[in-house]
Amino acid sequence: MGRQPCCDKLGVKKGPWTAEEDKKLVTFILTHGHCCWRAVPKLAGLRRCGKSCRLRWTNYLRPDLKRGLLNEAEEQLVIDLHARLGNRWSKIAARLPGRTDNEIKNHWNTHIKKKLLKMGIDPVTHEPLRKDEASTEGQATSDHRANNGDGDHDHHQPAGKLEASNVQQEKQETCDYHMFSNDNPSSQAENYSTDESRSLDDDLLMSYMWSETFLDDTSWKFPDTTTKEEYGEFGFSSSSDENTSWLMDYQDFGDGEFGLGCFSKNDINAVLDMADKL
DNA sequence: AATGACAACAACCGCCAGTCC
DNA sequence: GGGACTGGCGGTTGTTGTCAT
Repeated sequence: MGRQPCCDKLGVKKGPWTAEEDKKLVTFILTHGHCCWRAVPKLAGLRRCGKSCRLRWTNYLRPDLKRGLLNEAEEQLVIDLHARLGNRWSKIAARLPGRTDNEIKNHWNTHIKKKLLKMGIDPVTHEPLRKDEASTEGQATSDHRANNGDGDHDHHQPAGKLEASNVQQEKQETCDYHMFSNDNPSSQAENYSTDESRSLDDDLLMSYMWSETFLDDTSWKFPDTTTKEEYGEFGFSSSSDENTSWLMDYQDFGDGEFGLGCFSKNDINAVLDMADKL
C-alpha cells in the first residue's frame, strides 16, 4: 500500500510564508491549538503542508522565542553542549530557552564553526587542530556549503569518544541544566546571559515581532471568545487594548500545547508596552 | 550603478522513532 | 507482531541581504 504522503502535494504552497499566512496560523493555534498538525492547515484555511505549519510555528511564530543573534554566553553554552552531544540540535536547543534547534544549527554552521576554526579548534572534535589540518579546514569552510553538508551526524563523534558516554552525559546534563534553571524560562535565559542590554534588545525584538504580526494590520482583529468556534474567517481590529488583552488570557492557558504558560508577566508586559507605543 | 561572491537564515526533504490499531 | 500514521530531527537547499569590485 505504501505510506501516505504527509500532505496532498497538489495545491500545497511552498516557499516563504506571507504575513497573511502567519496570521492565520498563529490565530488558529492560539485559538484552537493543534490537535493534529496534519489537520491544522485545512482548519486554518492554509494551503500548506501540516509539517510546514509545525515548522513555521516552532521555528518562527512561537511567542516564547528569543529573536536575534545568540549572545556570548549562549554561544559558549552551545559550544559546550555540542562538545558533549554532537549535532543533536534539538537537545542543545532544549537547554537554551527561547532558541530553536534550527536557529542554533544555523548559527553553528555560519558563526561558531568559523570562530572555532579561527581559534584553532576542530569544531567536530573540539580538540586543537594540527597546523596542517587547520589550514585545510580553513579552506574548506571558505565555502560553508561544502562544509555544511558534511553529513557528520553519524560520524560526528570522534572515534566514538562522545557517543559511548552520551547516555550518562545526558543524565549529567539534566542535572547541570537544573543548576541554572528555575520555574521561569525567561529568567533561565537571563541566568546565563551576562549582557543585559542585549537581553533588552531581544525583548524588544520579540515585542516588535509580535506587535508587527498582530498590531500593524488594521484589518486584523483578535478573536474573542464568542468567535473562537469559527474557523477560517477571522476578524481583526487595530485597538491595542483589544489586541493585547488576550495575551493575559493565554498566560493562563496552560503550557502543554504551546508553551504559552511559560511567559512571565514581564514578557507579556513588554508586548503590552510596545503595543501602547505603536 | 551594475554585478558577482559570499553570508545568513528560512524552509524543505527524507528518515526515524514512537504510538495506535 | 506488524503495518499505518504522526511528530520530530538533522541535513540540505533556496532565497535574500550585504559587501566588494
